[in-house]
Amino acid sequence: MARPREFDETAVLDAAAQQFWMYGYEATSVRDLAQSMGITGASLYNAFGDKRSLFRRALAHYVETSFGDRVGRFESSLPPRTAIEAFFREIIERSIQDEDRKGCLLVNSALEVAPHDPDFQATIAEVLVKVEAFFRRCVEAGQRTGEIPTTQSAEDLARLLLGVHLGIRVLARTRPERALLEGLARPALDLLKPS
Amino acid sequence: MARPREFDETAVLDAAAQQFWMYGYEATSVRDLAQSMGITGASLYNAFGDKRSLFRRALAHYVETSFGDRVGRFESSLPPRTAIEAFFREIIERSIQDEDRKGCLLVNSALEVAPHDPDFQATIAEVLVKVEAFFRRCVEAGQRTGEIPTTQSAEDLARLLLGVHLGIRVLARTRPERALLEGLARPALDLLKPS
DNA sequence: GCTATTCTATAGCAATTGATCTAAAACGGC
DNA sequence: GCCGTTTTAGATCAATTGCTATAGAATAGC
Repeated sequence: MARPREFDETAVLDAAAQQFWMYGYEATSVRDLAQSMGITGASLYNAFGDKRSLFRRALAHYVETSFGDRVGRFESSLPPRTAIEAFFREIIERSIQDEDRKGCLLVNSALEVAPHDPDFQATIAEVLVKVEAFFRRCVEAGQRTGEIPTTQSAEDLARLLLGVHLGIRVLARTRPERALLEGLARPALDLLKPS
Repeated sequence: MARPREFDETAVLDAAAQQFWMYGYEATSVRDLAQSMGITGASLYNAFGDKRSLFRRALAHYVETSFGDRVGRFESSLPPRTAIEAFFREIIERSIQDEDRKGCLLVNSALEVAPHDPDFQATIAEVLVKVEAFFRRCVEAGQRTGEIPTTQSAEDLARLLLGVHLGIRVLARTRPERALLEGLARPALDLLKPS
């Protein structure tokens, strides 16, 4: 029918997410985006509508390839408690190696975008519920097999792990010190071990 | 010598902090600031230099009246573990009652401003160290009197509490639900009780 | 009352913002 | 090869950004 698009949508979404991730929503200009995506402003607006819509797409893309992928890799192939430990180990490792201190786009957005935008608020809250649900499934499975104690409810333990996870993401942007992040996670992870 | 200033510096800093707190650094314009502070743009620049310097002052003012005040009230008058519990109770209570979901200006700034600005990075990291130190003093005091178990080191427990605190601040901006925030803190606080 | 100094107010600066318009280029179906 | 559609590219829009210049108002010291 007509001229086909010249760019790969996944690739340009990746580039857009990278920009938003690095500088935040407000501080990223449409020109920055277009340049890093390798397309012109007109093409950007043509393909994605406006800056907000592009951000929505980029965030969804990020969540899928970041959190979704991680859960997929760990939950199916590791014992529950090990999956949780692997989850935290990977996040801490990446946080320390990330020289740009970008943190996590989802967490960054939860603070910068969500509070002012009911639409993003719902979207981001949904993902955080999914993170919590992942922890909860692991804890419940571990409690059933007996490798995680039942002293605390699975509900509260999942909430704690969610909170510790968010805390790590915040600290990683200002104090990405291995001893700090690992020391932070240690007491929480020890809570999952049989006494 | 000359004409004296017509505004109260503390009052206008309060107003400025409120704006930055509500909308973040980037999304707050100098005009917004001037209007909410009740002064003109020229006066603002005359008195505070530029937007960045004003933000620095407003943030320092916020930390002093917010975190500093809280620590002062609790640490001197309460037993160590009770002080920690009171600290979390107050933060959770304020988070739930805050209809604007402003969260904490320091934490917001740790994600929005610190990563791109070495100067703020150092300042904010310093405050986070002070929060950690407050928790650590409490834990160590509690461990000496025996009201807090020594199963985990005071160092790690303080780190955990710092992380849980930051996690609450993040969650409060997107999911300010009492059951979630209290459930998050519960296992961490229980870790401080003698078994 | 005068002067020197510092405040305030208005207007305006250049630069950047998100977004659009026009026109040329590229493709698929016939 | 041609037509209709959709992509591109570059220029440009009005609005807003952080900031400043200029002028007038108010005060303390003499």
